[in-house]
Amino acid sequence: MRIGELADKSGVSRDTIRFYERNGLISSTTGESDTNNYRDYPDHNLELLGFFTKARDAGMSIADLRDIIETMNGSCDRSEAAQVIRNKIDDLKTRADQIARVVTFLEQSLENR
Amino acid sequence: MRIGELADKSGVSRDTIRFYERNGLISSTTGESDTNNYRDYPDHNLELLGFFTKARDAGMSIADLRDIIETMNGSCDRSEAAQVIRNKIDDLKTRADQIARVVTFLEQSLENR
DNA sequence: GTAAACCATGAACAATGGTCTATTGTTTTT
DNA sequence: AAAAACAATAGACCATTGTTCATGGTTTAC
Repeated sequence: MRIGELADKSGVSRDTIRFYERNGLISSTTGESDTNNYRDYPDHNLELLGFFTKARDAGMSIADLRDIIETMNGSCDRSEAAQVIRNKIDDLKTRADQIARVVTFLEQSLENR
Repeated sequence: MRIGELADKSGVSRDTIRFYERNGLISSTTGESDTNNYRDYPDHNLELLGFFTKARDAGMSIADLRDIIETMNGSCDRSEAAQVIRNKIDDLKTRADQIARVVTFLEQSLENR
């Protein structure tokens, strides 16, 4: 799949896809053509971009995502990779708790007005 | 209270406090001295800064906070102000849901490895 | 009364996460 | 074969959220 198709299907712009690739979140194979150097993306990148979008919405940084991707790919030591992910999960849960506290605070401010 | 004391007590740096003030999140009264123009902060700013810190941690933007503060202060129409806050609450809940989904996804990726 | 600590302002700088533009080359469509 | 659509790269640009710096004035402590 070329970048335009991936962009259309994923809802992530070409520029952003290239930006993600520069930052190590996804990788393309060099297409089989000799006359161009168009990127070629295997299908699973679609799923990956979907995850990135959700994760970015949840407040994860590019660096967080790169950590996850790198440990999943490299995965020399899979228990170490699992730990990286568990840490990210903990961060997310902490953030969710924080949100809950702020929601409570705002709800109280509505009641006490 | 002068800015240094507020910074110490709140854990928010002087520079950040001035930045927040420039951006309409807090306001100081001009001190009573004739010889200086030091800012003076009523005590409630301490609570306010605590809220901002939590809210920023929860992923709210400066603009979000400014919306809240402005509608709370201006509050010409209090039902309108309440609506602004309810919208922010909804945004936060949406974000919390998003986090929960990403956590689930990551937890599954740990199980299926 | 002098040094140290504090405060003010404005501007520059920095990191993050993109987005846009210019230029050039390749496909695809007509 | 010409036009339209797509792709690549490099670099400029943008908003957001601060932080740092330079300069200069004010307070406080010794």
